[in-house]
Amino acid sequence: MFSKTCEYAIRATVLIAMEGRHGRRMSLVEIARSTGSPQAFTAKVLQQLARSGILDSTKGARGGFDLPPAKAKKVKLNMVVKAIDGDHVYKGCGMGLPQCNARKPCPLHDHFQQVRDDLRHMLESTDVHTLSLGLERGTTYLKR
Amino acid sequence: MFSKTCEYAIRATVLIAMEGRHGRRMSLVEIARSTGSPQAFTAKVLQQLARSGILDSTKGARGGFDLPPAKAKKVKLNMVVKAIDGDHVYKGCGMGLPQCNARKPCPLHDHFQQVRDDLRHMLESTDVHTLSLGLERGTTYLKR
DNA sequence: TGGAAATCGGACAAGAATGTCCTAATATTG
DNA sequence: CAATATTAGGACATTCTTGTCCGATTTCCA
Repeated sequence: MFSKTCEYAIRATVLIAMEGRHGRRMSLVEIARSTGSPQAFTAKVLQQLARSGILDSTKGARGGFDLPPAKAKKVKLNMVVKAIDGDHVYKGCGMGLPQCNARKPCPLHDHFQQVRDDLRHMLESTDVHTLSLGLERGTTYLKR
Repeated sequence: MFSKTCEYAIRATVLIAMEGRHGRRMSLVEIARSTGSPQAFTAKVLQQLARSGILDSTKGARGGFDLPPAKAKKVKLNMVVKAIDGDHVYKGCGMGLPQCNARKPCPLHDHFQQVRDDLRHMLESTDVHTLSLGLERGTTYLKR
């Protein structure tokens, strides 16, 4: 569904949001460890998220990544997905046609419509702050 | 959503089903041309589908691939997807956790549930024969 | 003010997905 | 039976994704 890179991005963002609730900032090392993601690669992903304005990053000693609650409430999943994978997932054609729309639909177009709309709606209405709550309560998990 | 390979597979299968309605068999060359897919690669995809029992293939001159209507009605999209991509799309975890289930869910698990169920249901209830009808009527298309 | 701790970013490496090419096998047809 | 048309399948090539490494830069702190 999403690229592996995007999965790392989502995991990291939710985790950082959880720490952000306590005003804490996380280092790359902690993030990679807690999400079970390869460190160097995660660094790239975090950079992308920071450049996209989704995360705040601070360089230098005691630096790291953070996402304060106020901001986390405004960061919807679709922003993360879009920053990494683009919006192809919930906009592109299920059969891969470059131009597929209501006027010239692929055979799957109508059947896919609802699924895609559902997905898009879910991604647009789910914010990172909400997702971080379960993590904190211990009712959801980031590593197997 | 699906791999490119899987997209080719779906396109080809629907096309072949359309021809199958007239008792016709299609050659690789025709299939690749009509779906706008690379020929040699499409050959591999068709082989996979034939080996999976989704298509019937005939070797030799006047050979090709075919899918008679009776069979096309029984071939659901999920079979094609499963044969090529596996069932990861509508079974795997949205955040990529190897073990994610109701007992130990990822933060997205519940939010994803509905989308995945929708997708699974759509794939399981849509058969290739039905999809081929629109193509034949000219209300749906396989190439941009 | 210098060393340590951290992100940034570019270059490179490994692996997976996609795509091509060639030969073998098989069936049809003249 | 020979020539031709076609799928089967292995080996290889290319491109994209995923992943590593290293030096530069920035910031903190003793």
